[in-house]
Amino acid sequence: MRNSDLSDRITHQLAQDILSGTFDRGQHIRAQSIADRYSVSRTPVRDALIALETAGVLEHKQNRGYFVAETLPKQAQEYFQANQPEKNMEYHRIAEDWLTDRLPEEVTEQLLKQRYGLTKAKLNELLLRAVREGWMERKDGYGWRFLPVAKTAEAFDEIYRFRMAIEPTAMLEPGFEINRTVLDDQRRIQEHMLDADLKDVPPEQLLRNGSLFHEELIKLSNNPYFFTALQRVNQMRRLMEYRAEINRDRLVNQCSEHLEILELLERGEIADASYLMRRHLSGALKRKSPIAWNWSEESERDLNTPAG
Amino acid sequence: MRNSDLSDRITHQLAQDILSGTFDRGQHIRAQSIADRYSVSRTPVRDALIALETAGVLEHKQNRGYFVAETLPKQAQEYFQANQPEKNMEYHRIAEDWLTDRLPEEVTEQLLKQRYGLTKAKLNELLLRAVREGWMERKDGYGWRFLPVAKTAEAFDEIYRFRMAIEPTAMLEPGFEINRTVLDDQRRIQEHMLDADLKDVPPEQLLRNGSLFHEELIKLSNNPYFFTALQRVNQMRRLMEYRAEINRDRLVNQCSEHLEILELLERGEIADASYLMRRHLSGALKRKSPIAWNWSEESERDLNTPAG
DNA sequence: TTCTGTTTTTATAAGATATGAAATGCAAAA
DNA sequence: TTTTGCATTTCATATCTTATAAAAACAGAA
Repeated sequence: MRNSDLSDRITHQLAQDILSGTFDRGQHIRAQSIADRYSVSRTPVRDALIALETAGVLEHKQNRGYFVAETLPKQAQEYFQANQPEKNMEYHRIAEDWLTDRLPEEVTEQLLKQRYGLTKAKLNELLLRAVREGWMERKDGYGWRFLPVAKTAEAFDEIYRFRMAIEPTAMLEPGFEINRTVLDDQRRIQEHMLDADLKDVPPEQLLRNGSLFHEELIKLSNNPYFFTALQRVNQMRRLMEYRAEINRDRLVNQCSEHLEILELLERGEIADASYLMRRHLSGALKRKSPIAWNWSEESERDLNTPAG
Repeated sequence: MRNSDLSDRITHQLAQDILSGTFDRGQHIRAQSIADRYSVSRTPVRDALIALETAGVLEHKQNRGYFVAETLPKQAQEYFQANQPEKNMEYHRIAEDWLTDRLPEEVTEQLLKQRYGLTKAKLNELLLRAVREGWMERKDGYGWRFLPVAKTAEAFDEIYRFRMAIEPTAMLEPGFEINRTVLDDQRRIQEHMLDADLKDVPPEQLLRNGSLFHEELIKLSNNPYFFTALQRVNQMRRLMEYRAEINRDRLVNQCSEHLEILELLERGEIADASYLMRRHLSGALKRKSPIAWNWSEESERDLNTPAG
């Protein structure tokens, strides 16, 4: 059995899917169906299946394939939660180094390769992502340039004002269509966050759920340009929030607002939902966001009224 | 003297700058200042200077450098207009092949390299751009996926509705600031288009001027997220319009509307300008765009009322 | 000093080969 | 039939070398 990045990722994703009950106990897991699900070939899926058998999540029957174990091992849940394959560690390290001015504005590929111990291909992948997410660009000659975005507290406001322009409007798109499944999923997630002891949920998860909520809703507009625009600024935002601390009280408030929006949508009151979305975003803009900055004294003071 | 892609591009750009009167006759062109202007080193600039001396645009004095020629050669203007170094021919070919279904939805790098005769590095650069412009993505395993955007007439509408959400709003941003220079430049360009015999202006230029107008205006908002979002959809739109024909009558109408918007801005009536911008875009959405599609019978019928 | 002209150094591109990983084809089992 | 398990093919990365382009350093002219 091999153990590539890809099969590792599939292992974990599949584990999550199984442990969260997407498949029934004892159900036959067909290799091809999993391959289709993640749009890869059966080869890395196979490796993942073997890994999951070793972990006791699956059972193997010769020439019949893999089946969900009747009794899932107790520790599996935590194991797969904790050991998420941190893809692109270096990506975040570079982003952070740039945000904290530990990298000059212009760098050569050479420098990055050496400093972060990257191969050509890894570096390419990383630069590709940074370009896509809008904070790096190729210079005309040699070298790359970091773009001066998302470094300041001001950028945070700019992103929120941009979101105020697109998110409520997206709901009024002619193609907007309410999808019960999506709404139900999101309600479940938001309610879970309110119920659970927030201390137990890792902060990345909390942030991811927040972005997910907004992205899933904007998708309902069926206008992909709204969706990709939001995705883009969210990725940018996440670069900043990577270092941020979360104010749990405000998060609770945020979740309840999300639930209110969902409720309106479920009742088909789209215009009201759009309006509430605008208010929701404007609230976050007015320093009520659950995120506290900690990379510079100034911006922290700037963004936070004393905790209350 | 060498002749790289980069020095060619600088040669042409510098030629344009000189011929359009950015520099005075006889003015000393300092190598470093040009290098700074294009943020490259003096090496490719030097090659460009030599090329421009050969072309008769510059004059060289030993140990003193290059100077704008007192009499610019007559044919230079046309020469540099016509011989724009078409960067990334292959990029447009691939885009076009995808838009016309001559490429499958998923491709390997191998396929692209062979079919378009690309080296690894060229391909990388190209994919980087396609990812940035939002119409390709890397698959998890091997291969790349074309995204189903901008292929249909519907996509055109979606882009316009997205622009209606951001462009008028951007004008109402707190950071919005009127910049006379920008407004004057744009007015000159738009008036020039109205004055000139439109048959003489290459269609790419016309389209570029249109995008430029909107992008320069949205920049005034001083919120980079609005600007990059517009840039992104414009790039997407250009992929489509690359194959389109232009309706000159509608273009005239479009230019006058642009001028009206500029006028309002010059008078500081921003709210009115914002409103007019919304109407302007909504007009384009209602099949009054100066662009006619010609890649499929259906979409052409769909988008065009009979020419009148 | 400032800027040019030239040299030196460094950075990326290109091409070849070896290796490893993913996709695909196919026989055999269910 | 469908699906597995394995074999084969294809694709892409890693690494090295050479070539070439760009950046940086520097001497000397203005």
